[in-house]
Amino acid sequence: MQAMDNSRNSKQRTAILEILEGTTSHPTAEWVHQEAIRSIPKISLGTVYRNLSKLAEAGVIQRMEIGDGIVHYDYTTDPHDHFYCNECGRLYDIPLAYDKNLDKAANEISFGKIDWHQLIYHGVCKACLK
Amino acid sequence: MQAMDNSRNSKQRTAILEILEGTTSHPTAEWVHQEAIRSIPKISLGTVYRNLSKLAEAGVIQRMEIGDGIVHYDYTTDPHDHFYCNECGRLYDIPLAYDKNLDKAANEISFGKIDWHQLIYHGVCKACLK
DNA sequence: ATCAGTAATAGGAATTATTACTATTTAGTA
DNA sequence: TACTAAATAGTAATAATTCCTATTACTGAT
Repeated sequence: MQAMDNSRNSKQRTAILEILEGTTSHPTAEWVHQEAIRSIPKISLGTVYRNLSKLAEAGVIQRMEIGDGIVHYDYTTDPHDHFYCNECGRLYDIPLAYDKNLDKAANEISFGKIDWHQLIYHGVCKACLK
Repeated sequence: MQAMDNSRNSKQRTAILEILEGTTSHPTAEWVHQEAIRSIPKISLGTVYRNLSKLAEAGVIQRMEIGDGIVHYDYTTDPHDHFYCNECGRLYDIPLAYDKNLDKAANEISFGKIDWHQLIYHGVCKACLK
């Protein structure tokens, strides 16, 4: 687990980060809060929001809007693509390599300085197809 | 302008669609409402929200969340990629061809049925670089 | 043209996600 | 162990969006 510099490490922040680290789903603040309550019953929702924001700003986790109107968070070191099922609303990591060539190609048309891209596939997942 | 089937075409809905058609920006409901007021002073914000939702559901326009916490809409016939400037928050259409091969490749790993993808490049736009 | 039925609207209330505020607690340091 | 800034809990406030209801306006069949 990667901690933040220039800040204290409260047990709340540690717990939040561990929760994110321990799931492959892309949880919302609400979900993280529910999980966190199990180990720290009095942890407040505001604390969860504040920490998720700070951790995202520090680059330790990633903030993402996927289309359902709620902010999701993802614990990642590497960039990767996602698959959103518009039947059940689940968001999956997708085992496809992040393609740096896309960024390179996009930079060549000189619209500005492109750092990275976000690629979300949309469709219906296996579980929902049956 | 492409209208909706199976529904009436009120002057409000027509105006909203024309506004979207007449801009290359990717407006929010609030912005569309401000514009619409110029021709229909008493148009309500709720009407704008309702119509934008319906039009998006019907596939006439596209609903998009780009990362700023507000829903944006885009009048498009063709799918295309976007460029988000995280300095000024502007969202640009980017002159790169939509790559159907990405969908094809993604379908091959059989995670489900993938219909399309959303590709947003992130960086700093030309205007903000200076 | 008139009428009935239904879709859409205006206006405002309600909901949901998120942020801000404040008194109190706590982690890190000397 | 005591100090101090950072973090927290709890709650109030805000912002975006949806819901509700009475009214209006199409539509199409008589």
